Amino acid sequence: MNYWLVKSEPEEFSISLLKKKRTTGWEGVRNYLARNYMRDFMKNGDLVLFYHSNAEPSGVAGIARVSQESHPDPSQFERHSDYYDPKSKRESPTWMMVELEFVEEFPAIVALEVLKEQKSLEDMPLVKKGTRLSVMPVKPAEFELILKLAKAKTKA
DNA sequence: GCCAACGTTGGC
DNA sequence: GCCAACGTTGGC
Repeated sequence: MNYWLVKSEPEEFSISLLKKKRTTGWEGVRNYLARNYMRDFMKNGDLVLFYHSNAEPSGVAGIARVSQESHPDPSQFERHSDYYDPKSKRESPTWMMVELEFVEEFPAIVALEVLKEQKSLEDMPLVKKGTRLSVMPVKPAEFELILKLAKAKTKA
């Protein structure tokens, strides 16, 4: 099993909304590297850290799970969608997505500030300056540490 | 195929 | 709301 992190602006789509909806198609990813991770490497059952960006505070808000592997993102063909891509053809769609299901909402956000303090997380693209990747792989040790930080916060 | 201009991301 | 850093586009 692999671990991942996806970013979302909570005003757009938050962990609480995922909790309410239970599952969602992870549509709207329009970056090739992020697409490739979804298309080629995200497998059913993989666990996904759900990160709130542009938030107060920004940080990891919970966990989701891959519930359906790569398939074409329908929004690329929807003329009125923000994610419409006129260059993409139905016979050979440019953009792929996975489906995510809700697993857990952390009692408190594990803030970016806290993640940055962790020496062992310094290799994560998330904490690197200038990285805007919205879907990224996470190492098992990184995943476990973030989970531990989420639990530590609960006790405080 | 270079690279300037542009649009977007996302922390602050 | 600002703006640095980045990815993409398009003229040449």
